[in-house]
Amino acid sequence: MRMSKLFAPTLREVPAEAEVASHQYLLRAGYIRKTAAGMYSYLPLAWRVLRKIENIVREEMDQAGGQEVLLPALQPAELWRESGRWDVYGKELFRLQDRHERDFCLGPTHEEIITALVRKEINSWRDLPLLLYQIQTKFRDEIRPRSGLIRCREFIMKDLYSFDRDEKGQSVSYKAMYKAYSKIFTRCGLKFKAVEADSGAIGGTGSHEFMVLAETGESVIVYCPSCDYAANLERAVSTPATADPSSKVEQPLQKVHTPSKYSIEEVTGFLNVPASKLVKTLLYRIIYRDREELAVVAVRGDRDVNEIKLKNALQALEVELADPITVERVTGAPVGFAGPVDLQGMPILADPEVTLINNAVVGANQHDYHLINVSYGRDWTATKIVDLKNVIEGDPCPRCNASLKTTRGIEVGHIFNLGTKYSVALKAMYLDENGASKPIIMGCYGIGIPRTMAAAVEQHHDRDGIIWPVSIAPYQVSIVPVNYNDKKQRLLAEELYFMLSKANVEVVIDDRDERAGVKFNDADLMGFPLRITIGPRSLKDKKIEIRRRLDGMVWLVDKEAVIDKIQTELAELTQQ
RNA sequence: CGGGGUAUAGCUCAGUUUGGUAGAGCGCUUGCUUGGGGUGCAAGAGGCCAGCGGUUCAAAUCCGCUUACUCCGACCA
Repeated sequence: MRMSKLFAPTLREVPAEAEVASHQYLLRAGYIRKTAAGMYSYLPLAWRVLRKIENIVREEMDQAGGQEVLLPALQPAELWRESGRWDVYGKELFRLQDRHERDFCLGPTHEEIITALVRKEINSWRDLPLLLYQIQTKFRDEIRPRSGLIRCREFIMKDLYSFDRDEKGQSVSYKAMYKAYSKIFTRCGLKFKAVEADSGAIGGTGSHEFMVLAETGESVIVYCPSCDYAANLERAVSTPATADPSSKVEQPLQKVHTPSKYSIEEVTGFLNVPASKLVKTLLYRIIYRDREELAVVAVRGDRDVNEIKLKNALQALEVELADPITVERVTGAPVGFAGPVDLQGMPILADPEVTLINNAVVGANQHDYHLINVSYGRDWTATKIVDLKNVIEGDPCPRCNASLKTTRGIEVGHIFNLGTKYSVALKAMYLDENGASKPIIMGCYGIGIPRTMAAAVEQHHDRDGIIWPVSIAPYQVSIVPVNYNDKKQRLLAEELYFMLSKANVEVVIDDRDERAGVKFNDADLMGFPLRITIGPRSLKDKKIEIRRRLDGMVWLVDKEAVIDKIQTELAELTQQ
């Protein structure tokens, strides 16, 4: 490719809209342009990167037994009504109507379509397992698109769906995908972690998210430094405490005046007790498909409720904190003075930790009063005791009790056992060896392609721009003649361009009438792994100068050795 | 959904407080110059000041509404 022809308009300044590194550099280096919030146009360089990622994905999917298909992006509402998701999916689903006012949606995912396809064609256990995948554009009306390519409303995704006879077969498919995903992200040059993820109300053998480690990631990951335990925050647990280490002597319940002490900090400061002695009592609105109710949630004062855990514990559609008026109506006190003692008429969910506190402090359900020396069992009991808290750094690992750590990540892949949720709803059945009709066991396995590209930039950049892993670089080498108008430089540059192209090295030549500095900066910004510089310096010694983007390492080699050296270095970089 | 911010040239931004008919840097065009990390000089082109409606002799500027973009929060008692 000739830089004089390449459609990659670079920007000298950081566009005001870009916050994170991947967004800034992809814009500045001329890879992407925004069309609207959460919608991007991919320019030639980005498209090359995306296709490379796609091809790695494709190879590994094929390797794992997948077959590629292409499915409609525009989907009829009937199928979504059949699966029940037309009503459940909510605002995130892009809905539209055709000229006859029939309902459609733009597919955010393809379970319905593929299950409907498979149910018609698969009848026998002999047809299973079946692994089908597609790489195509999906649509989600995200609450808040953000961080450039990381959270978009329109994005390319690979989804593979597995169809198996039974749990055992499903587990084989799942493991094959787990392995394929590990290979894919390794090949893309990414540092990642597979973490246990929340599998929601569906249950099943589980779910893993593949997280590219990056400070700008949206998800918090909990992991153990000494064993292989890793989970996202919604899923992470720690070894439950068995007892309150403090004094066990049970004191009589007592009401104390705590004027205007609303927050945990105010109460702990006023009563001079640690936050771990408090029971944080929260009133939640629990929304089910057909009804709504209130529930009391209790965690230790130094803990936070994880609403996903709460939602799962109650099998609810949605949970949200009750508004202050409701709190006052139900507890009889303003927000800040709620407590589980004598709070009736609704379920009380308690995290196991709160039941262990000796002589706890709780709100008295009365303005400006708290209760002290509260004892679980004696003074109150929970309807349900269940893990509801966010794990924090330092909690003991549930497997080996080492101190857990947290970090952030970008979720680039998610694998999921669907069980029979869709096959039952959409009647995708098969006949087993005994002639019995059974629902197919399904799994789905997604990878966000543009997000993977963005994650790679988050992980591989410096002040000057992107530093692509070789496997996904749009071009591997750029040739920069310091002065293209100089005949000697031009001829040599063109010769090398020809030689490398012929040797199947993906190469760009900067044939623009620009200053050396401009070309160097553009090459650095765009992130090509290697650069060949041609100028009077190296020409004088009849050597070719090869520079590594990663660290600025420079080699001077003979012309005859260039291809060899380039290939060696590319291989070397790929290894790392 | 709630809250904040922003909207002026292709990009980054001044100008708005105190109304008087539009600016800088970069980019772009042309010519010369220079040629190893965004060269220097000169001459140009380029704006319905997001949109709509008010106030006024006069609005980028004041007031109201709308739209778009962006950040924060998704309420932790």
